[in-house]
This record gives sequence, structure tokens and C-alpha cells, in this order.
Amino acid sequence: MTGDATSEALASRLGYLLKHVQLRLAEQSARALAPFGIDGRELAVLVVLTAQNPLSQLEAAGRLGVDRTTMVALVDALEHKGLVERRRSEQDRRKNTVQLTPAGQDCLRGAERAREEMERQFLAPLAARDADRLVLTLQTLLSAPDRPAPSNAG
Amino acid sequence: MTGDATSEALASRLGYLLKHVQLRLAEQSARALAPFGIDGRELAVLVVLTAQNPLSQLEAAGRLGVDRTTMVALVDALEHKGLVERRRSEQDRRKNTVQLTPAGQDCLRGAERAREEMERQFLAPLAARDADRLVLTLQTLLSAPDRPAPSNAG
DNA sequence: CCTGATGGTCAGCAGTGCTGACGATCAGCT
DNA sequence: AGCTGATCGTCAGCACTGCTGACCATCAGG
Repeated sequence: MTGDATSEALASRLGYLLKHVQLRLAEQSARALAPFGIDGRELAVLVVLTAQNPLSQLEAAGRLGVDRTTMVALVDALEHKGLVERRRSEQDRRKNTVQLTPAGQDCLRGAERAREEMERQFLAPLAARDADRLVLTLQTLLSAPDRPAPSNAG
Repeated sequence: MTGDATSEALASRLGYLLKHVQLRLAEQSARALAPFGIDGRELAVLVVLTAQNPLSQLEAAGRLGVDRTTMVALVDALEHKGLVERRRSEQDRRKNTVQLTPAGQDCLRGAERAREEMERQFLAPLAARDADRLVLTLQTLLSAPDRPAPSNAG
């Protein structure tokens, strides 16, 4: 990882780069959030839950890009820690609205600060411009339409 | 993912962006490589194996950033497909040197072309400049030193 | 020959994310 | 009202990945 043959063979491969950069960020994130007793995915749940009016689990799952069955375990964990509260929706009793508890809001505030600081340090090796551009570039790639399996009939 | 609340809450989070961009690339990669009967990780193994003189499994694992126990299964699969060959090293009979078979070299050539085309399409939404910069930026982040757990004694 | 270290292998475990099924609920229709 | 199909949350089960720990064969040094 220090300029040897790896660079020649792999360092220009997008897959390798994205995977390992993501891995490294995940490590930093886990370290930064450990004091708050949550991990990055759980923090993301807290964030989407405060972003608007109370969401159902399915809505939250959609915003996070995870499966609804995954969201069950996520909310389970957060509820167990006393950070969120499930409540049966009165408009539609199939749904659970999930809301932050006061403890959850405290946790969110602190954890978000820690995450921001972590990201700042993670991006420190870059020029400020390049850091901004990285975010924009990734956003562009994500918002591009999915290309489905190539089909001759297409 | 089309400009709704997700953008506000998550779209600027590095973790979310990296994870989902990586996921999307992985899908494209799987699709592009399917005709060759290998996946992205296996292609990466083939690449490092041709990059130099025959490598031992441990050396290959090091270059790929995977565990040696992971490499066992990887080489198993490739050997099963007839793309690589294990051979006991004569210098050090604890080691396996792993080499591409002719079929492996054919596969590598075709799969690399497919991967390059796939990456080109993946990066198509970006200006050429931004695509280049993305690679450089990711390389910079990866080559930055790991920051170990913060320690008061440090 | 011992001893300690190294490389490959395997079993087992943990984390993640999926599918498929189920019960409860809703909406539309009759 | 009652029936039907869809929706939401839940759970069990599976697959994939990547790790740890143990084992054996082998090497290097005494």
C-alpha cells in the first residue's frame, strides 16, 4: 500500500479503491462513534428520523437504502438503548412510527459532531477543494440512473 | 434518491456515499464479469498474479488486502475453474506459488477489457476531468497513514 | 534434533443483507 | 357486513464475506 507493485496492478481499479476507502472510513467511523454506543448505520437511522415528521419503519428504510427486514433489527437495537420509540401509527395501524427519545436526540447531537470531526480528519490529506469535489462526484454517481441488465430488446 | 429528503439528510455523508457508490459499482462489475465466470475479487487475484513473477498465496493476499484464509478459498475457486495452478515452491516448500494457466490468461484479458468498459460507463456521468480526479483522490486517501486508536499516552 | 517462526488449511463464529412466510391491518368491491 | 388483494412489521432461514484459532508441514538457527 506504499507504492509497490500493488499500485501498478490495483491502485487504478475503481473497485479496489472504493472498497478499501470505504472500509477505512468505516473503521474511523466505528472508532469515533464508539463512545456514543452506536455505529454508523444506527447514527444514519437517527439522522433520517429527525429529518422530518415521524417516519414509518418502511419509509426510514427507503431513505437509508436498506431492506425493511434490516430496519427491524436496527430499530430493535436503538429502542433497546432507549434512543428511539416505536409507536403504532393511529392513521394506519399497520405502521410503526419511530421517534427519537430525548436520550436519542442527545446521542444524535453528540454523535453527529463526532462524525463531522471524523470526516474532517479523514479528508485531511486532501486539498479542501478536492474534498468538496469528492462529495459532489460521489453524489453525481449515485444519482445517475441505474443501468439494468443489457437487453437486446432494449 | 431523486432530490427528496434523503439528499438533505444523507447525501453529504461520506459513509453513505462511499458505501452506496461502491455497492452500485459492485453490481455493474458482477454483471460485466458474469460472462467470464468470475467475480471482481477473482479478477483482482488474476491481476496481481500476472503483475509479477509467481507469487505465494500470502504475498497475493497481501497485495489484495485480504486475509490469507480468504485467499485459500479464492485460489480454490480459481483452480477449480482451471484458471490458476497451485505449485509447491521449490525454494520454500511451505509456500504455494500460484500461476495463471493459459485459460486463466485468456480469461484475464477478456475480463479486463470488460471491466475497463464497465468502469468507463460507470464514470460516464462525470466530466473526464472529474473522473481522473476521483481516482487520484481515492488513491490519496488510501495511501494516507492509518490513524490508530487515539491514546492519551500518545 | 530441538525450538520458534512461517505458510497453507480448515472449522467455527460474527456481521450483513437477502428471501419467504406469517399475522395484522387497510382499501376497494360487492 | 363480508371478501379479496395489497401493505407493513416480524421472524426464521440462508448466503456471502471475512475474521480467529487451531493444526500440520516446513524452514532457520542453535
